[in-house]
Amino acid sequence: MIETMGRTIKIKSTTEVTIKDIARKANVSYATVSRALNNKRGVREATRTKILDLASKMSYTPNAIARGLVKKQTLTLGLIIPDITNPFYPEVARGIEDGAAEGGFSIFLCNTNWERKREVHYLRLLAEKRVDGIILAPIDNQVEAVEFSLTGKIPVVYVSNAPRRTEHSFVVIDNVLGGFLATEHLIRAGHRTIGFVGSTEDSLTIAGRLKGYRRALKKYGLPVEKKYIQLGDFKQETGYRIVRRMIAERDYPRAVFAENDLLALGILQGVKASGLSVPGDVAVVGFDDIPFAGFPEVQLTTINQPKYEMGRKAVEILLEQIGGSAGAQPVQIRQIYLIPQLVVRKSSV
Amino acid sequence: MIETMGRTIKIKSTTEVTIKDIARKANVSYATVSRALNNKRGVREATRTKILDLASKMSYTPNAIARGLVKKQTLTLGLIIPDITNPFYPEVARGIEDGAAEGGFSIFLCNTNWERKREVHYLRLLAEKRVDGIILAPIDNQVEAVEFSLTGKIPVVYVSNAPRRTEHSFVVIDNVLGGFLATEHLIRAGHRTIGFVGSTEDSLTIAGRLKGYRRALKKYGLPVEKKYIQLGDFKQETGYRIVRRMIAERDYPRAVFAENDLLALGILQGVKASGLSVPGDVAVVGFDDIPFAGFPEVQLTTINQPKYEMGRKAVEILLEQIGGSAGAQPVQIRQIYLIPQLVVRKSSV
DNA sequence: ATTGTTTTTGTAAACGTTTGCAATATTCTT
DNA sequence: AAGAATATTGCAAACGTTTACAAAAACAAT
Repeated sequence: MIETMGRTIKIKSTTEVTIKDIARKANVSYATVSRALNNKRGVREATRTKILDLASKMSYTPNAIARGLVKKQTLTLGLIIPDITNPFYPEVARGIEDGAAEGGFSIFLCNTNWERKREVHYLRLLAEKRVDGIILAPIDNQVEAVEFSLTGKIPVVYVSNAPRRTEHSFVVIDNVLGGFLATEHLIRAGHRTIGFVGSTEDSLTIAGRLKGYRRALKKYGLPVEKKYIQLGDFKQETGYRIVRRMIAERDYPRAVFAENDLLALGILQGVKASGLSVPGDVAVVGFDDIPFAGFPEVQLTTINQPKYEMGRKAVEILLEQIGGSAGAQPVQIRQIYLIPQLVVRKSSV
Repeated sequence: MIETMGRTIKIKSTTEVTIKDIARKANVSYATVSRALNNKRGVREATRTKILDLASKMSYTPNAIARGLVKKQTLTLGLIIPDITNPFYPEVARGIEDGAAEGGFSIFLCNTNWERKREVHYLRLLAEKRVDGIILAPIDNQVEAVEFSLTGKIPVVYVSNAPRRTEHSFVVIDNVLGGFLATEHLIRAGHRTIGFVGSTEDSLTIAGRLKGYRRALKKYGLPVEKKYIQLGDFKQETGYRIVRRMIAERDYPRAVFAENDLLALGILQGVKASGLSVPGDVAVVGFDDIPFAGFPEVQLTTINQPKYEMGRKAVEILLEQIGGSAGAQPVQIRQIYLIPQLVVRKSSV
């Protein structure tokens, strides 16, 4: 680390330029300034331009805090995701951000790092900051309880996955269908022993994807073997570790369906590191279709989720909800399952 | 897309529970409530517990907006990055978030998508929201002008790269050294024609990395060939396109130094898609060392940036600055260059 | 019991906006 | 030129906190 010589500068501790300062200079009341600045009707054109000029000359910056206090809205949405380094979430986040921007909202993004403590912390924080709505990609089923007590009457929409039997709106993928498609694909490719590698039991996606997996096996008359269902977490290293162990113990399935792409990539690497080949010795299917899955060097067969669209849909619903709670009409709960798509690449055939 | 039947729920339009409500129930003034809630000394223990009980019973949530207004601080930092889908930035963001959390601050994350319009928009937004400080990973040199007028007296620290000759603090990588290391490595590996693929001229990193590249060539007595210096943008597709074109025109360098890993990955793919091999026909070195670069399937030689640490260092400085501007002491400008590290993998030897 | 300290509590102003209502100024009708 | 109608402005309260200062209460020392 190299540091160039640090100069010191004196801080100009000027006090904030307010609407009142402008009013004084313009010889009007500050109510008028407020109206002019907000393009409200009922301000003479001459007055308005005079005020606008003054405002920019004095480099006035509206105080969103003060405004928020009286208007009781912040034009801000909270977004809580579990893992910003998993390429899946940034894509969803982009959809959300774009959608929010179109509606005039901006996003307060929080990353929980898969830690419940942080999730709770951020939920509370967002409530205190009085965001107008929250989009939540929850870690597991336990959110619901705490979320409910914390955020009170702030509209919440779940994205990517949702707690069982929630009363809130959500936009998720049809995990059962996804799991089924992945597994059926492996079966049709001729495999008879098919493993499942996933995260923890608490994970919100695992139930669905595992169900789809089981359903496919059953449909084609294959047994569900406990020993081939291995759990850990969502990290790539975990996939690597699990598959290496299974291979080392000389009892491994000839195909694996992984709960997400990161795990699948770890498995890919684990198989190769064990001296076996993909898909020759072990075929692999992932879930998510992160950008990297499509790389020529990787060619991971996977289940595509429409990530960006999922994000957009979630804000769309949230904004609808926010609008509704302002008006007097009752609010529509909307629970949406998006259709997953099988993307066949080299890792399975 | 499947939507389950949407129930409607009526919105409970309860009005906010405030400090005054608690005061009324507790038979004390609301000043006392405020003191109790903030753990200020000078509140009798009995009173305090009574108030705390009441607060949780009534599920009171402090209003950060109101507090912000009077305290003139939001305990919030703004973070502006150009591309949340480039794995480089999430790593930096994690460092920033962790550092901020330790200092009791939270992060408002904004993604500009490499668009100047958005950058300006967010700068203004953050100023209006009165964040206590801003960490900015700027798109190019033109920020400085607008930034200055917008954010006024909010402390700003640049991260990842900084405008030329800025008066602000920053934490960046030593790009000249990085470019030099990358190029020298290729030269020592025996290559004589070495290309450079980068983003636009305006990019903040290009000058340094190109300078290092030139310096290495000069040191080893190799010519700088204009035709082998190709610019585009930071996207992977661009690297792919550029290298395919060069190869198609049958005039391509035997080694390429790319301004970032995404470009390098595109080049990797472009070379292979053209029927050539890496590093046999074309050696490739990238910059950043994003997680994928180390994947067994990829094995990209690259220049490592300490991303997480860079983020942490940046907040550390920002918080220092914020603390300083509160007190009366003059503030230290700190301009830090981190040392890049060459990571040799299969794409170059 | 009286006074002096110290601790606890209350009062009221401030933070920078928005907005309903009243007051004033302008324009239109006749 | 006067009155009616309308457009523009000002006044003041409100939003939910924090905090200096004053007041009151509790305790200690005599």
